[in-house]
Amino acid sequence: MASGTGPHGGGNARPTMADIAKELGVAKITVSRALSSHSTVKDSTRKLIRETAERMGYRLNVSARNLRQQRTRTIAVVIEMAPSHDRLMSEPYPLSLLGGIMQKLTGAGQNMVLTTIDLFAEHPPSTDGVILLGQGVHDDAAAAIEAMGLPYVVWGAAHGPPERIVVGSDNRAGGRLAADYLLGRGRTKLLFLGETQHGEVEDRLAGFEAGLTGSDAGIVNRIACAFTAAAGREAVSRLLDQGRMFDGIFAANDAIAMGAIEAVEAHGLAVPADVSVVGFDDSPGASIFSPKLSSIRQDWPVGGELLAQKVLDLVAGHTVVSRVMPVELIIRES
Amino acid sequence: MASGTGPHGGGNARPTMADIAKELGVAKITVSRALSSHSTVKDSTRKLIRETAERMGYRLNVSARNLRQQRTRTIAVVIEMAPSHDRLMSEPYPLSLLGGIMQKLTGAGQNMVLTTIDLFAEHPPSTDGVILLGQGVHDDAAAAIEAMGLPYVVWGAAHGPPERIVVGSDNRAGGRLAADYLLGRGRTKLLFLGETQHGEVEDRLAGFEAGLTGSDAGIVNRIACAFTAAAGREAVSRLLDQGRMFDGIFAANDAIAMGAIEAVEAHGLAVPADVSVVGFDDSPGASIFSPKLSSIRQDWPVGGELLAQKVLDLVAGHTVVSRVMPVELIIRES
DNA sequence: ATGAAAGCGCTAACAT
DNA sequence: ATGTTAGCGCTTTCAT
Repeated sequence: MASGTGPHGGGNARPTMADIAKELGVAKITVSRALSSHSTVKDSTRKLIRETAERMGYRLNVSARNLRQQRTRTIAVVIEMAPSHDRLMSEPYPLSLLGGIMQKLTGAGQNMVLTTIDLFAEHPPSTDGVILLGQGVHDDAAAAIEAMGLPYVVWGAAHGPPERIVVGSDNRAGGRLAADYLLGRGRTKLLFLGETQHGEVEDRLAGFEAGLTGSDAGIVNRIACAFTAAAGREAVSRLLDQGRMFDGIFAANDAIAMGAIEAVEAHGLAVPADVSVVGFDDSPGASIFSPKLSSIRQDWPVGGELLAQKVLDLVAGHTVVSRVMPVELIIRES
Repeated sequence: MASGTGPHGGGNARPTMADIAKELGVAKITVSRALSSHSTVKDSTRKLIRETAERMGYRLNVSARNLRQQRTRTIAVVIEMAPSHDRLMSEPYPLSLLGGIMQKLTGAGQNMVLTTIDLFAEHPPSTDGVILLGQGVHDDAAAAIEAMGLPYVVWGAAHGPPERIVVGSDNRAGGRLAADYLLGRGRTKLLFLGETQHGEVEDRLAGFEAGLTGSDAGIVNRIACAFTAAAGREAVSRLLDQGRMFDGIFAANDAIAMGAIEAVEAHGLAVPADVSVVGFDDSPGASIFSPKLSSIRQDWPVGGELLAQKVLDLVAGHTVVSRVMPVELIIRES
């Protein structure tokens, strides 16, 4: 290992701007200016300095610059816990949300540090702002971030203090669309599957209920249920074992919906013949599941871009407002 | 906006250790020691300093500490491009690989900055080491990282210089397992779908070919094909339109396999009755696709943990070796 | 167009 | 158990 210029560092200490300056007999500030193409530096000196820096293997010390400039060009993305394999596609927030954030940040020359709420509190990275994905039960996470005094924005439901900047989908409208879908199929005994401690799910249920008022349909059961296929399967299985009947299901996400469908079929019922099911997110699996899943689509990439844009605006000192994004009913077979 | 303690900072400049020290009439090094629970500080002073820091709203300036300590407790994870929505589950590398990395880094108190190769080169973040996901065509990415002189490890195939630390699955063995699977079903006219410019795919094909030698089966077509369902669908569709026949497919990942199956069925053939198909990755969609997809499983989370552990070991100056991880054939319906 | 001085906020090293 | 000094590497400010 570490033979010559292996995968490790060079071995010798890195040269600094002072080293380059000494080598060339100029002031280190001139080196700084030449390398950052900042001020008026004679073309010939700039060229000379750049070549010398290259030859000596110079690398900018980012920590030093960050300290001097009092900014880091870095935004923290805080998730509530590490994504794990058994949560299908890492629900509730998929990679495409991260992708949207990343695309916008990258385009603005900003780095993105991905961290959990615990790590962020314990070993805070150096960042100019924070994007928080999900506000946690009882607002814990948002409160913790708020306490750090950094500009921040949140993905989720707008249940917090009004000055908090939130980007999220119109979950109430999504719930209403789900109600329309099931009502349109003549379903009357409905099941809601989802954890309403989760603000977004709470809104979905509220919209769902609102969409049912005035109809002859009603919710026969509300089951708290994690964002996984296993949880959906188990919840529905238990109900059917107890002889409870229903003919429509609104699941808080697609994974739950898939699990629910499996349980329904395992009990000898058919989807959509006996039970109609609508999920949420229109995740990649929805269109390849059998039956193809009807779902409420959220536009994750755009949501991510909005989050990134807004936190950058906050960092720049601009005025920023919250944003509710439209959702869309995708009708398939279920 | 910015009214009182809104989502923005406090307003006034942040207090520093010097401010706390002045307030209490102690030296700032004592404040430093008290807050980092480092050296021997009297319990009463520690308590006093902590309370004062809390009261004054003190936050550690991480850039300053990073500069002073010459380390950042941060590892960069470099991906070749931003994840996008049309690449199903963001192939070729899924979130669960990131999850494994994150879990290990988080546990070690390290932050993780996620970046693309371009951004990393243009605005290097301050990091102690690098995890590179994929080596890029012609090793471009690995070479760029190498030039930065930071400790780094790579996910992928071990096709680079021998001193490079690589963690990856045993793609050759995976290819052999795929051959076994198709041979065991009596298939003889085989199709390979995948981009062999990609080192891992190259190994999968090599193993596949090795597994076929001595049998009466052979590869009738090798189609270069991106890691998407659309690419798989199009490739197979074109072949069938041309009247080319085959009875077995090995696809470089599951998305390709699903697209291929859709094309096969669209042409009036059945899977697995007429054509057997085996994919790679055992991605979450494989088990919900219809027919359920047989696939070669990689253990992404463990791979991620290994990558993180190895880069941390490198940073710590320890000796580190490459690692090839076993793969497993998951037999389902296809 | 270039330079000199100063200092960002923190902690290692060496006192006391 | 606490303090003094110095300096990490860079860029801002004010000369020249």
